[in-house]
Parts: sequence; structure tokens; C-alpha cells
Amino acid sequence: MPELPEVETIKRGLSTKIISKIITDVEVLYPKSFWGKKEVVLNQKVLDVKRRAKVIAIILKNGYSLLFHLKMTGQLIYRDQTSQIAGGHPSDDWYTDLPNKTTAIVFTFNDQSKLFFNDMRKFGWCKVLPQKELEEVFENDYGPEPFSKDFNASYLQKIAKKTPNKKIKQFLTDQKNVAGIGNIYVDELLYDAKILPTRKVLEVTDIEWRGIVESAKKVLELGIKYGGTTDSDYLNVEGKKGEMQNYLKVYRQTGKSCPKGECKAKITRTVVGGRGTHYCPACQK
DNA sequence: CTATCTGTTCTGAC
DNA sequence: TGTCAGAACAGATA
Repeated sequence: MPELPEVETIKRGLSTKIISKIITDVEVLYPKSFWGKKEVVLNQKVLDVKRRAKVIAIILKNGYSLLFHLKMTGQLIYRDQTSQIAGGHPSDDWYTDLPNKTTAIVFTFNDQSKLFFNDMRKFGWCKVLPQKELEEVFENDYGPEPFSKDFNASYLQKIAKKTPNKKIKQFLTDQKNVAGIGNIYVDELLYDAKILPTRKVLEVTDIEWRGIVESAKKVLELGIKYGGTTDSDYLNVEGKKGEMQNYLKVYRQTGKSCPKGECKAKITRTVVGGRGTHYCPACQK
């Protein structure tokens, strides 16, 4: 799925579009993607849109919420009459006519605007959850948000002791350790922090943990600034691509010269924990 | 055509 | 309990 910057971009976009609207219809085109009863959310007003880690919650007036996980290829795309007319098909930013064959769920609001949940690979889901369960998921399933005070060197050092032999890349992409970091941004932040993805967490020093915290914030902030990374499937709420892929330093840059230039090394690809992993063999130790 | 890749995460085997 | 392959699925790419 999209990672934290992509999900945050969607969350911000959705907030401006659907807060205070009422859900008047829910069409489930792919039942395996929708968990729960749609009657519960019908005729409910949207009070808020929240993000935690890589999930998005639409909070409804009756206390229930719609929780989305986009996994690898999920999309949440909003359309209304104005956007349709203004957009037409002026550029390839407009994904396609909706719904399309990847559309799993269509929400309609009281002003006839629509929210499409698309998911080519069908890994993602939308769950109807009562408030209490949503709170439990938010509290129990995920570690601290990278932009919170709880995400700091001493915290990381403490939990690293539980899995001393884990590789730093796998450690940082474990959502229970830190929320929202995935395969793109972990490669980017480790390059920024000059640490090899294969380093065991036991061997990471205090100074390096501090560097990891700083680099994580820096890289994720940049991702949000550029509206996320579009490799193939990610689109924001308005159906537009992100720009962060133009600023990636190592992810999918295999064979290119290290952007720092001085080391003359080439970005190398390996596999760590079953995931494609990109790094500079000279700069990262 | 075959093999391998892909932004995620859960499960079951060892 | 830790680690790892495989699964859920649908493509694109070499």
C-alpha cells in the first residue's frame, strides 16, 4: 500500500471534501473488501477523517467508523459534479471513468458526490467498526507515530533489546515498532542516516538511533510535501499522482550513481526480509 | 512463454 | 518465540 505520506495525503484531501456530508448510498461491488453491515453507515454524517499508521478512518455521527487499509494497490478517489466537469479528460492525471473494473466499493453522499474505493489486487479492505474497537486498533496494533514525541532514540533502543538480531530494515517496517514506515521510505531513511539495511539492531549505537529518528522525520516530511510517491498505482483523492518519486535517492535507483557523488559508488539492490532493498555500499555502514 | 518484480500484512510450519 | 516462505491477487516488465 501507500505508506504514511501517501495515506496522510489522502487523509488531508478527503477531509476537505467529505466532512459534514451524509452517506446516502453504499454499493459493494466486491464483497470480500467490505467487512460489516452497510446499514450501519447509511444516512450517517461524516464528523472527521483520521489517519493512524497506514490506515484511514472516516468517523460517523452514530459512533461507528469506516476503517480503510489500502495495502498494495488500494485507492480512495473522490468525484463530484464540479470536478468531473472541470476535469473531464484533460490529462492522464484523470485515472479513468469510475467505477472501473478495480472498484470494490462506491459511497455516495447527499450532494451526489462519490467516493470510490478501488483496489486492483484486492488486498485492501474497508471495515465497519464501533468506536471502541477503532480505539483499540489505534492503541494496540501500532507503535508510535513517527512525528510524535514517543518516537525517539531511547524508545527505539529499549524495544530493540527485545529483538537484538533483527535487521534494522525489518525492525523499522514492523508497524508495532513504528507506525507508517514501509519499503520505500525505510530505504530512503536508512540511506539518509548512512546505515546499512542489514545491520542488526543490537549493533546500532545511540548516536545512530538519533540519526534514524531525524532521518525518518525528514524523509516522511518530504514525502508529504510532494504528495507521496506514485510508482504505479498510488493516486491522491483527486486522482492525481504524487511527485516524491522524482526525489527518491535510492529506492528503485539500482545502478545509478550515489546522489552524494563523492563516493563514486552505485546504488545496489539486494533482498532483505523478502523485500527489494536499495542502498549505497559506500555511504552506508 | 517463463520467470520475476511490485507500495502490505497475516498465517502456518519449523 | 523467532524466522521465513507462502498466501491473498492482478498485473507489468525482462
